Amino acid sequence: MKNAIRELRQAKGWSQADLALRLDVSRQTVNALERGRYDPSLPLAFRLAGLFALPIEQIFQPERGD
Amino acid sequence: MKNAIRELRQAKGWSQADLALRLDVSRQTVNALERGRYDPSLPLAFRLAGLFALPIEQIFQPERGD
DNA sequence: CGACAATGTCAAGTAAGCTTTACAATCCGC
DNA sequence: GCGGATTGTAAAGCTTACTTGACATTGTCG
Repeated sequence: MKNAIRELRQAKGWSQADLALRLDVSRQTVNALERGRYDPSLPLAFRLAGLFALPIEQIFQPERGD
Repeated sequence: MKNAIRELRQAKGWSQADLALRLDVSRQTVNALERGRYDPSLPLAFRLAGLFALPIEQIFQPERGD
């Protein structure tokens, strides 16, 4: 699962810690998501979508075979 | 997190086992999702959206406070 | 009623998502 | 080059998302 979190975050001029605060997760979680270490839970995906005012499908793209 | 899985599944005339097969998860997982015992992973949410040809936001609705 | 499909549920196990703490590496402005 | 902010990473631990296997309950239809 690919995602555009880093790009969206940087477009807002936020640090990972800033984003973490707004999402109510740890900074390490934001870092792990951006680096693709794992996928967010569905509720967290919704929070991201809400924050960036984008549909989930526009932030996350299932990789082929998924 | 509320979801419309049961309604969508029944509209297709599928049993929980049928849907489980198509999603590549166990029947118990489909049952648990329909009964709201937990939320699906993001990849599984994408598979559901693909199957029913609907955006994720139309299948899942974050409850107030989420 | 009896059989069989569909659904609900429990227990025990594994894997994934997330936390805290802590420290190393990088980047930048002074 | 130093200091502070940002990012990367690791370990240990907890919770949630799944699994298989088994069994109880609830249809429904001859």
